[in-house]
Amino acid sequence: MRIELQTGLASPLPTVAARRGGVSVDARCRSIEPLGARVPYARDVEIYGENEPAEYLYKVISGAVRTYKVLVDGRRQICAFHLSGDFFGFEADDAYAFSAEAITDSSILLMKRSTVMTLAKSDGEVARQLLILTSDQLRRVHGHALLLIKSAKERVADFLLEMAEREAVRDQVALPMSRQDIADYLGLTIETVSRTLTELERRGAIALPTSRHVMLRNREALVRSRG
Amino acid sequence: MRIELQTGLASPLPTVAARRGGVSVDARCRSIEPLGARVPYARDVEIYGENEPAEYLYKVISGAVRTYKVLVDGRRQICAFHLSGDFFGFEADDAYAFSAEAITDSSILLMKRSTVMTLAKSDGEVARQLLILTSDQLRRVHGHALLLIKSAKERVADFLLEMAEREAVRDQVALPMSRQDIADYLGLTIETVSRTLTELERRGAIALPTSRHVMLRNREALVRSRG
DNA sequence: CGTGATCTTGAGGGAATTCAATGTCGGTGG
DNA sequence: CCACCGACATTGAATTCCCTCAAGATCACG
Repeated sequence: MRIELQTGLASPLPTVAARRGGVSVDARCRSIEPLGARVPYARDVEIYGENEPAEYLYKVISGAVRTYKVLVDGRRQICAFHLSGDFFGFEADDAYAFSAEAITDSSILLMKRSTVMTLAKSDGEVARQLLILTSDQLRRVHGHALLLIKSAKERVADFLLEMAEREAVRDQVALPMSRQDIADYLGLTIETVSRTLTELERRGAIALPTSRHVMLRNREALVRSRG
Repeated sequence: MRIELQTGLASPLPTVAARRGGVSVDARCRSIEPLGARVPYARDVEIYGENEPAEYLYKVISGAVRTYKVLVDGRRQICAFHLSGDFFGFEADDAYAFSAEAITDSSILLMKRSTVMTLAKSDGEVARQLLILTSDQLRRVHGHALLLIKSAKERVADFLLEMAEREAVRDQVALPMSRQDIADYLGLTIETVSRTLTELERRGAIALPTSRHVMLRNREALVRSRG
């Protein structure tokens, strides 16, 4: 895949960026975004593959992305879900440490890594923004690792609350990913995820109008289930 | 705890630093180390606590450190073991995201975070080194998360190989940490860790002259067990 | 309306945990 | 020096939670 970069294409879209300490990641990364070009990716299309040379840094403009690793025996571990406003591709050294795919049709901002890195060497501001973004990733992965030592109920509750925090509209959470994706993110099987969701619904913590739509009926109960 | 910082105390010790692409983390971080002061910590003494304001960045000069989180119900998740040459305390935003304790009597280099951060704003080189260190942490945590979806056998084998890679002397691995520490790192119980080690010994993959000393008898078998 | 993909539900089995007892090591004092 | 003590580690038996395998239900799409 070959991309011609155009400058000056910073995102005009309002994004639901994760916020920390009142400062959105968006606002803090103005100086690298204009280096990017938007590229559309269809559902399930690979954005990059594990071990490929890390040519770009990425930001989700719209849609959703999963990053994952596949073990030798075929098991897949989803490392993270990236939603509108999220950056990804930062795990790379020279090559990408895992693979990335669009979960739904998505618009992705691609920034040449070499350009950003060169810029970082002369411009401390850019280096600092990269540090902030990487630190954010680090915190998120820590959260994920913490999740993986919990019970199935706790993992699912935790996942729902995480998704709710990131993109809920009035207690309505739209899940862009399949049960298999969720299972691979939580280190569970799809059956266990399904059963646990049903159980949470039975207990009145959530409602499932459709399998991809969760209504939070009792956050209190979810928080208690989170462990 | 109050520390008077002295400058010019860079580590003269030869450290077993993790290497990536032939460049040791040590070599890449010369510009922040001289900002630190060495402080001794006795076994099991807390270095910092979760939610405390993040005053320092740290580097292990000698000894070993565990960083961990304790869940509401008392479960403890060890996020990482830090050995000679390792930096830690980078997960902090304004406050530390978890706690840190010395596993054995240790000598730790403390660098004022504010000093380093201020320096990073004017000195791109410092910002870049912080980025490199943070990226290293990120990769390590990813590895840890990947470990947590595996079976008990795979986790233990993986852990042994990781430790071997970091500090083995001719197939001899000295474990500074207890079985409970290992269990909390792997998301298992001490009984399961113990049983799994016994099983690996029975299969001839390792020998356990004492509980804290592991001899790698058959790396091949371990690598196969890693999954 | 059929067809395949996705999701849910059920029954049985297995891996890891829990609870409990025994064993081992290192340190301390007699 | 060695016997004792407490901490740490190992081993065993029973239980629990999650996985596997299998079938049925629901949804999206042609």
